[in-house]
Formats: sequence, structure tokens, C-alpha cells
Amino acid sequence: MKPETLNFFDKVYQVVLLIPFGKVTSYGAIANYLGSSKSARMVGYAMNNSHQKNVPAHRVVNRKGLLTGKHHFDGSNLMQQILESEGIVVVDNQIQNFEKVFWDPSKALKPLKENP
DNA sequence: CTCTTGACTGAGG
DNA sequence: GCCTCAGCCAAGA
Repeated sequence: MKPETLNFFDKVYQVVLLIPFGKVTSYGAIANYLGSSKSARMVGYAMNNSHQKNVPAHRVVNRKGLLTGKHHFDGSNLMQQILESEGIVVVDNQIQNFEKVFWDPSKALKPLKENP
């Protein structure tokens, strides 16, 4: 008796923390890794609280590679600056070479089972 | 309890 | 490729 939704938010934070430097992922990819691909919105919702955590939310974008959440950062271009600081090219709020910098937790990490 | 909003995604036109 | 609609789950009013 242990629904996956038990620590959904915490799991989101864990996955985001595992994103390698210079890589990005999408909300759906994280949700899919957690076993709830339909809960992509919840990932974004969880990110809303990430401002009080040490979570690199700037590495999480939507499936188009668009910086949809940049408005949640202090500056209007802070998110883009951080990404460029990591070697990611961003033009007009959209990540260039998105497929090359995309990091899929479902493939990079082991299947979700348990977390130490 | 019901209704709205939201850092989303996939399918259809 | 772009636009629109519906589904999804959680939190707040």
C-alpha cells in the first residue's frame, strides 16, 4: 500500500537534481519517469515550490524546449542566462539543439523502483 | 463539496 | 508546422 503519489513532489525534486550540467529535460519526461506521464502539470506545479529548494528548475522546460517557466524567476531573462551559462544556447526563450541537450531520466536513469 | 487556475501534453483540423 | 480542444492531477478560494 504505497501509492506513487506519496512523494510525487519530492521525487520530482530528486530527478531535477539528477539532471547533469549542461543538460535539460521536460516536465513530461520527469512525469513519465515517475510513472505518471499525464501528471506533467504536477511537475510544473511542484516546481512552483522549488524556489525554496536547491532545485535547478531552469533545467526543466516544456516538450518544445521553450522556457515557459521563465516568468517565475526573479529576472525576465534570468532563466535564459543560467542556461547559457551552462553552455545551452537559448534564442527567443527557446532552447537550440534541444534534442542534443535533452536528458531523458527514463533512459539515463534506472527504472523507478526505490530511492535510497 | 464545487469551481478555477496552472512552469503540460497529445490528438485532431 | 500552427491553432484549438480535451484530459490529466493538485492546491486554493
